Amino acid sequence: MKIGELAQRSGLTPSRIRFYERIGLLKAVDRKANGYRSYPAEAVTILGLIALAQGAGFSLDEIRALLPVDLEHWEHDALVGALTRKVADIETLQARLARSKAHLLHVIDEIEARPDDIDCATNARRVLTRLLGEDAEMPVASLRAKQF
Amino acid sequence: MKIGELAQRSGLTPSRIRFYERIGLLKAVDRKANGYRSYPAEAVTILGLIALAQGAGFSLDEIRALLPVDLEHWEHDALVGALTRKVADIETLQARLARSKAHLLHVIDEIEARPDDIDCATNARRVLTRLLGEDAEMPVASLRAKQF
DNA sequence: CTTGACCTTAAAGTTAACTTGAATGTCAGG
DNA sequence: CCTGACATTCAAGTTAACTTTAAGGTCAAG
Repeated sequence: MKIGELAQRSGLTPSRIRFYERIGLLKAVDRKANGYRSYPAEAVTILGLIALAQGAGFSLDEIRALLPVDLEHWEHDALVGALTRKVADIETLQARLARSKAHLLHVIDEIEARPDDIDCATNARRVLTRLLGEDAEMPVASLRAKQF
Repeated sequence: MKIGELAQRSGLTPSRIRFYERIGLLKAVDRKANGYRSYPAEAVTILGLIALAQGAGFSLDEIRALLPVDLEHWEHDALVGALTRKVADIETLQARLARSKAHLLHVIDEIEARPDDIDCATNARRVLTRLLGEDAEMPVASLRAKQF
């Protein structure tokens, strides 16, 4: 199978597949006489797995560390450990999202529940004071660094 | 107030504050005779707000579009609209995280619930087949693009 | 024998949100 | 007067995961 067909079948682009090879996520593959890459059917499975893992929040580095040389010989414990840690990561993010959401709803409330007897500017000051008095949240950047 | 003190009081770095000014998120501030930036007390509030909004998932572009020239004159409807949309974004992400988590737990289950009478390699094939038969999820990249 | 679809490489571009580095200026204290 | 802590600018580096571009081979079909 040439790279174009593999791309079709896996749903990735050829450039992405070459990129994965370049960074060592995919091992270098056989070449035909003309230099074209020639993939075994298994490659579709591997690319599918990579996409799946990415969808679950694994970085390419994490995936590289877990993907076995041979699809039938996984490092069982490392894999289960990584999966479990990823679940914990998701739970952390879920908690944070719930807080962010509650916070936003609260702000919307404060803005809209402006007493009729005060003007916008005063209300703005009131909302601002409450907001900045409240706890400042962890910046989102630290989360992006952790993969979501 | 010079930039160092503002940095102290807001918890941001001086380079970050200059960066915000460079990209037009902060309007250019007064300079002293020596060229040093001189901030009003209000600047602490503005930086606090920016950090807060970032923590809630707003990009700098979104924040720039919402931050008013004058802290007391917000574009009420645009603001509430943006906050509401952000809540919706969070809900989308929450749903996706819930699915990812369920998926991961399911995979862990499949791996560990290997019948005693089949070997690892066979189990690996079984798990793989099930996995790749299932729906492929949206890649995480498209989420990062949307701010989380 | 030429067109067009496909393949190859290496290098550079993309995005967001900053940081880091280099070169230089300012100012208060000892 | 010198030192050290601050300030300034501009350019370039960082990270992740790719894509895009440029310049060029390969190959089947008409």
